[in-house]
Amino acid sequence: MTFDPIARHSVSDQVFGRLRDAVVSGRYTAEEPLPSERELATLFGVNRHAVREALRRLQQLGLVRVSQGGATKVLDWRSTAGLDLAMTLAGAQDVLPVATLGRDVLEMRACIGADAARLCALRAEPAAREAIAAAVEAYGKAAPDLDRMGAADRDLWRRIVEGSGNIAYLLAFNSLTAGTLAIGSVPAHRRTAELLDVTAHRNLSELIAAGDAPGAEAAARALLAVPVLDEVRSPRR
Amino acid sequence: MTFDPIARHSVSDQVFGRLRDAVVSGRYTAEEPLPSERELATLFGVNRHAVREALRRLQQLGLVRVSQGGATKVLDWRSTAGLDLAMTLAGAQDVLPVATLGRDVLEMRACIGADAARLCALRAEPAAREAIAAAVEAYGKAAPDLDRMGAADRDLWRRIVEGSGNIAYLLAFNSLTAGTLAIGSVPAHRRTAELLDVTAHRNLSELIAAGDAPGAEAAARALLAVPVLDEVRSPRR
DNA sequence: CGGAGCCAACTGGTCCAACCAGTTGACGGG
DNA sequence: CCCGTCAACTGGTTGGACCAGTTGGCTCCG
Repeated sequence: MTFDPIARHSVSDQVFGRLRDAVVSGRYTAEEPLPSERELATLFGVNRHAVREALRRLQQLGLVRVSQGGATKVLDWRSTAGLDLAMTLAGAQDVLPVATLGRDVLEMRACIGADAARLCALRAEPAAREAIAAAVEAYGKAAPDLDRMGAADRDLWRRIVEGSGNIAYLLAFNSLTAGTLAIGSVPAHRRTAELLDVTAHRNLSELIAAGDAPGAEAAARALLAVPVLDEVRSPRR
Repeated sequence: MTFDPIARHSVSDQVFGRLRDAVVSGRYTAEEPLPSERELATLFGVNRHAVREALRRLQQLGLVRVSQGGATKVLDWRSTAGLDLAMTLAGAQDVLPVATLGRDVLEMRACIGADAARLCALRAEPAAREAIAAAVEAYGKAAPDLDRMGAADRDLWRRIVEGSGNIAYLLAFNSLTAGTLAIGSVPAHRRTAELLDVTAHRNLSELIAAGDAPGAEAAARALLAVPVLDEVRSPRR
């Protein structure tokens, strides 16, 4: 039995979480004004600065638009929020009016992973290719411990994405893997088959090392293919 | 001649920008502590609260890790920052130690656009398909005004991504198009050929309407292909 | 001399209170 | 009826005080 560190949420973190959930869940319609900072402060029973810090974060996520003198307006997050919004929605899936987020993340992972493998085979430096080979090696040695294999798998993919030389892919990879959401929280059994396939991973690494771009792309696509059998749903639904 | 609204940056915005540039440009190494909030406040000549708001935003971007009692540490943004970081790097490309960001964004756009078109052809609702057809229509009517065509093009792609039913793609699309960076700031001549190809757009729309997933994917991929001739560079380099 | 414990001096977190600076809308005079 | 004025909002900024957790040196005991 291991103990996870106790999560300590500061006041402004909690305010942020509440407001984020309220906005994402659709409690406010687009362009609807949020209560004033002073009002929110009294409602939550906290200081106005805490509310302000939370609002700044919401603003940066693209959930609200604040303007001096005028009220803070709620935005339509479907058209203004960035991918990092998914990062912050860790345990808040109850609120999200979207049941397919898990599947969506897997689809995006497959799409980007395949193209990253292609680009990596195309233009990775020799050092990067060696790093990938080493990562595959470590991955093989981690078997059959699923936790360690998962970590090694993430590490391997990170190196592939790095090897692609595409910063946007790298940042998107971070967005997808960060947060408890994303790949980590996907039911383990769905990824078991993928994780146990050491041979396929080794094959992918060799294709990249050989510079076979189409082959690497195909191998990555096969490895990351999203199962279509059961829907991915929040466990608490 | 049109006048753009004057950008008014609040104090905490400017502090945020300075600190973000400092971190992203590599002035601090990973795990290196940032000056204390009080120190930064005196350095910038602003109140501590403004510094705090800026730091919270940096924290959310994944650029720093703050912990009560301990110093605020700088993180390695290449492994912790999300895709939204690209959004905020609008005019700050001078600082970024990455010359390929423009190309990278285009590559990612092509990758996601193609898969979104595929999924859209696969599972979009009839209403969504009609919306796409209407968007193509509006796009055709916007010719030959490049600005209007660009806007109509973005609108069309938004509807395609929406039709794919993949929230992650939608958020990533927002991240890629938001900010002055991204597609908007790519030198116009690189996109002219793509924008003028009304026939290809119409073709893509029809493939989606017909539910031809492989065809739609191929058409989208051809339309969004990244030219390999010249490197995309920041204009000021 | 080595180690355990304490404590001062940091760090960030929160609060209060006041004032500045824009926006909005109602109200009154032309 | 229109237009300027102005009060009553909104967010933006400041100063200062105190709470809370971390860190590292320093003392004291073994």
